[in-house]
Amino acid sequence: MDSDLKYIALFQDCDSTFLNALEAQKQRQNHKKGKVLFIYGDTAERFYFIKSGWVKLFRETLDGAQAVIDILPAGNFIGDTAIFENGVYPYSAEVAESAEIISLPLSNLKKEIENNNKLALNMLKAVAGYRRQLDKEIEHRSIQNASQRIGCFLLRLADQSKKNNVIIHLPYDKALVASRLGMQPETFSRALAKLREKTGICIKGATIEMDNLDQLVSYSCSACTSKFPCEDLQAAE
Amino acid sequence: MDSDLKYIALFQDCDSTFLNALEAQKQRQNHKKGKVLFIYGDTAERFYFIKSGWVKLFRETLDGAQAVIDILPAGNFIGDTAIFENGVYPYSAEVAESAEIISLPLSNLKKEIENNNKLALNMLKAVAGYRRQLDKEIEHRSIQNASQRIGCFLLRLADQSKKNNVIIHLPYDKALVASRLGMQPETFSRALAKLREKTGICIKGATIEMDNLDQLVSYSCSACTSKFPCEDLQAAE
DNA sequence: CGAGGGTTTGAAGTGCATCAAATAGTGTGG
DNA sequence: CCACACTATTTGATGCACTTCAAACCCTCG
Repeated sequence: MDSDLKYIALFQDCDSTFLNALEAQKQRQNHKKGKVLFIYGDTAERFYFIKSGWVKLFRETLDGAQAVIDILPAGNFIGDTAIFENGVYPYSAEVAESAEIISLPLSNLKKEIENNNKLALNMLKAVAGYRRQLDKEIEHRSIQNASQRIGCFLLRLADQSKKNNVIIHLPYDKALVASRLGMQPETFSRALAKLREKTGICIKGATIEMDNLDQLVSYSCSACTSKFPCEDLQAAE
Repeated sequence: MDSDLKYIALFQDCDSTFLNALEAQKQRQNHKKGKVLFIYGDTAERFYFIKSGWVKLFRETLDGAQAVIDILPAGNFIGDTAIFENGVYPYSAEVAESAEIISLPLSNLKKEIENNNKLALNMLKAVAGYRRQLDKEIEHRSIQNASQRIGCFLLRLADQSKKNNVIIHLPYDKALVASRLGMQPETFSRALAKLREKTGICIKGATIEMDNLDQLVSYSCSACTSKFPCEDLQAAE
């Protein structure tokens, strides 16, 4: 089975009765860039799982300005929290980079979390993690400048196993990266050039070579409240 | 009983065994402005409930810059999500305006949510709401200017039952409001003056009279993705 | 009344946005 | 495989919003 629900972390502790019912209602689709999954304020019937690709979450003002909330990679759920929002999607979602999307009925999820405590806890853990990610985002936008935010973004793309000669590829358009980081495309372009001057990274189109991560870390992470491999908080001993 | 746990929304569906155990471990304290409840990264033994007053959540960089995450009023829990952060507080907390704080052991909560589905769901709902609040915050900071953010803040303070002659009192220092809104105190002062010019509000120290809410709404909410009484999302019919 | 913190005002600087135009990159049909 | 059209990205010039540093003012409270 190419997309078995039981391998998804959220459903780890669900029994087969639930999973089979869900499976029966599952839809799997390949979407190209630009495909709108749902619109802010729509009545939410289904929620989505990103199997591959990237999805942009955003909202728009009346005069067309767009606020990008996040751009999510594979492994994330979208629209699941509509359960707690009067059954209405709290943002719009659009495919940012060709994606394989699984859609599932919200009603099943809603019913199941009311009975399956393990599922509720898994979801609680996921939402708590997401909340933390967002409050970090607020922090970044208030104390890091444009170049530092880009550096931080690159560091998060680079899996921190290697220290040197890390090569990464921007996962989506530079203009989208810019909006993800809360800046204009022009600012992104200039700030990336500034980052190159400051840290010696090498930019070839969407490919970026980072010879010396330490330099990037000391430039970007100095204006941040957590130390470098910043993903997980460890208990102080 | 002056501070009965069973009247707190989160514990609505908890049985008395749990509540009594919790009650036995409860501590109630009156703290003055400036009192630090806990520090980012500390091992989390207890979580806190704000019975009255205001509490500032923040983190600091090595060079002393402070990122204010939020400033919470009565009715909120603090530090509860440390459960999902390896038992470590994900932010520091300091009393912003004299507060009555109840502290409770995290271990009890942790154990109980693993068995009590209703409690887990209540908590899930709260965290999901909080997440939504944060993503709105990101939106505000990216598309509203300083004056509009202040206007939005004032509107949220004013309970929207009345349309005219609303009088509010800033709940904490202007400098703190500024940091809550992601700006400098000087910018706050100037932006508030600009807001007065644009909307005809009347400012006397920390007291603000708003004769005509509509004017404030049309000034502030035009650069926002949700319509005015913006707290709750309603299902489209 | 005077000390000290909170708040406002002034002057100057900085970073990012904006508008406009040039350049690079990508896909298409001939 | 090349020329064209179209989009993505960069570069330039300028403006504005917010910050910064400094000083004045105000308010409260001993």
